[in-house]
Amino acid sequence: MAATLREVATRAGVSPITASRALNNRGYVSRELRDRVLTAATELSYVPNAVASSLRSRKTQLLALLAGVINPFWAAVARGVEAVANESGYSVLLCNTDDDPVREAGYIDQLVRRRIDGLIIAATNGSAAILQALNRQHQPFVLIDRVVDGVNADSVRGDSKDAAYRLTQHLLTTGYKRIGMISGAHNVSTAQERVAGYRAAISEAGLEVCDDIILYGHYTENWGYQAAYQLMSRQHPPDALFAANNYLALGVLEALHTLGLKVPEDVAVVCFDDTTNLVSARFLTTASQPAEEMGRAATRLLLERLAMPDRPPQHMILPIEIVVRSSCGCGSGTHGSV
Amino acid sequence: MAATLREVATRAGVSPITASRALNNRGYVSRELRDRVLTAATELSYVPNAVASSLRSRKTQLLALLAGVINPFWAAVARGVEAVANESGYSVLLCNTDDDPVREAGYIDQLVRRRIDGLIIAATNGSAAILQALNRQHQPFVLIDRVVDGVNADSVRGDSKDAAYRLTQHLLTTGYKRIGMISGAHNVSTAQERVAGYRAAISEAGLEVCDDIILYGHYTENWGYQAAYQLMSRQHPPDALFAANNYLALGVLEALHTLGLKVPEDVAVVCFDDTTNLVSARFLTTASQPAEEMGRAATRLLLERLAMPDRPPQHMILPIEIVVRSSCGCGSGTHGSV
DNA sequence: TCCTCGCTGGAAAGCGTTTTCACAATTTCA
DNA sequence: TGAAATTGTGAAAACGCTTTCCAGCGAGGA
Repeated sequence: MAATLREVATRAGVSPITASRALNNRGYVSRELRDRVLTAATELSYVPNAVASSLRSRKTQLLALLAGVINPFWAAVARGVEAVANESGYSVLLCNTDDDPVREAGYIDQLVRRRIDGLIIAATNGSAAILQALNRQHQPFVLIDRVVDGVNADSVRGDSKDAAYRLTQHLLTTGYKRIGMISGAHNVSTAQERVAGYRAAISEAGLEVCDDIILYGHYTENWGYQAAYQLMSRQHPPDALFAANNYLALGVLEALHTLGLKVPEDVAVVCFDDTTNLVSARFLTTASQPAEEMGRAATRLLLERLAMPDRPPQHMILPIEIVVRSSCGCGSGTHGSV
Repeated sequence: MAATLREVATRAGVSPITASRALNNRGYVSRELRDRVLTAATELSYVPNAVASSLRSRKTQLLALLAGVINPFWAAVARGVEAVANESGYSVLLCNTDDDPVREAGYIDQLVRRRIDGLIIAATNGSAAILQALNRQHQPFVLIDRVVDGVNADSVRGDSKDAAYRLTQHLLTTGYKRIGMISGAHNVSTAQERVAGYRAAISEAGLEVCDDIILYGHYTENWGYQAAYQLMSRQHPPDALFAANNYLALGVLEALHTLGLKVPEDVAVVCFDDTTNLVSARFLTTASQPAEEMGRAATRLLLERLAMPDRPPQHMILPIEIVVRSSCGCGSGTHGSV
């Protein structure tokens, strides 16, 4: 049971090094010896010991994605990460941080002890210190979706500001004048950028930005519900709502349902992130982020970083597509795409 | 950078073994030496190398959960697994198999190479051979949610048959007579058990089981849509639908919406798995599985297996709660619980 | 007094690979 | 034709930790 490389080598009548080279298809091994080794390995049902290999080679061939993984958006990101990683012989650990800095720190500690080759992190606010420590330890990592102030690292994210700008512009063009903004936390970069795009579009249209209909909270369904309920219960409610994330949008829809308001007749709704796998939200006009491509890009960046530790940090900003459906009440059909 | 245990020991003026004992809180070390070691470790910002540790101790302190992780049910299971594992000093790898046997086999191979201590597997149909191979290699694993024919291993699952029986009984008691059953794949044990419970309830009520309104497919939204659409388009459509899984239920609801049918006025709907985090499905009467507890139980079983490799396999069957809401049209309120 | 026994510590030997380093034999190139 | 590059193999060491074995010491019991 559990044959070792040495045993395989002995059986094949070669040295362990030759056996290693044959099995890993690396270095020079004659066809004959290679075959002998492979046969011996099969006969002994040899399973290479990745732990020993990692110890000696100082490489674990292991990457990790730290994010709030249980969410359609992150699921797609994870798919992209795995695809690229597997192509290059890496495995991926999925770590669900629930956007909790404590969980995040715990995972990072674990992973560093295990000598993981690289990390892809959707950083929670306030984890700057941990990330800086990673930099000091020369532990390669890539930021995804969100950037963190004071942390110098490769990053991949969607062009939130531009997409928010265009989404808002679309609402304004369609005729809405008072657009409520339901955003995430102040100190999450995507929340800031989406509000910035929203503001830019309104200002540019010659309208005034009402700060009191911009609500910051968290990217949760619950906050979406509360914020929408509150906004729509005011004396002068908005005629449109901008949910800065898909889960917020679900909460918004539920609040509107509770209040007996119809979309888009009573109020228009647009949001960020794709919602096609959320049945109740399929009619939403949305800024659809290229989630899988973000995962792919981040992984490529990480692999490049492993190969070139001293390269200056790269920052990728991917374009976001606006998908117009019926929730914005514009005339362009229920399933068009701009 | 990257201080080793040996360096810590030298700085503390002790042998590496003593340093190891001090850091791991194991064996006899005097208070004084322990403090010296801990101080030295801090000063050198020592990070233990788990790879080296694993190689020598032949333990990785690593478990994995293989399942279609991207789903509220499995997310809850994963939470339970992580909780118990972390308590005992284990980390957990989440592996999303998409219920694809090929992906599953790939992951298992990877994990065994990495000398993972134990696996928790939601086996896809037809992976019996792989699991038997694991048994031959003495690789500990636990089956979760589903059992597999011909595989002898610890297992944890919900009492699907009983819950399906009670759910069906509830519909019959409420007055429905013709209940369409939309199930998963034939060779998935949960699908079989849920149909069995459904049959039992109908027979016991003195009614005849109509095989032509029992539809097998897959646990996907898409199949739920197709099956419901087909059933409700017949000349004598059912007056109630039983979706054997939460994703099926989403598809069912969408099909009914497309057909312009209202729940429960036109047709009642019940389903398996909790749906509270799926906005459009919160009113469904459902058999709510104790997902997190399943994860906890499976992990406990796995840890016990690691400690007692020769213990005969244990099989746990957890009770499932029926949560009555409004989709079954019974009088007991919209949010009651039985 | 002798002998166990609980405590404290170290020396040496690996765990199973891969990384040097070394050495031939063969081929390629100017 | 000689030198350099390419191809093919192995010996020995090393990766960083823990296991195993052993030894000293004081206390308590026979």
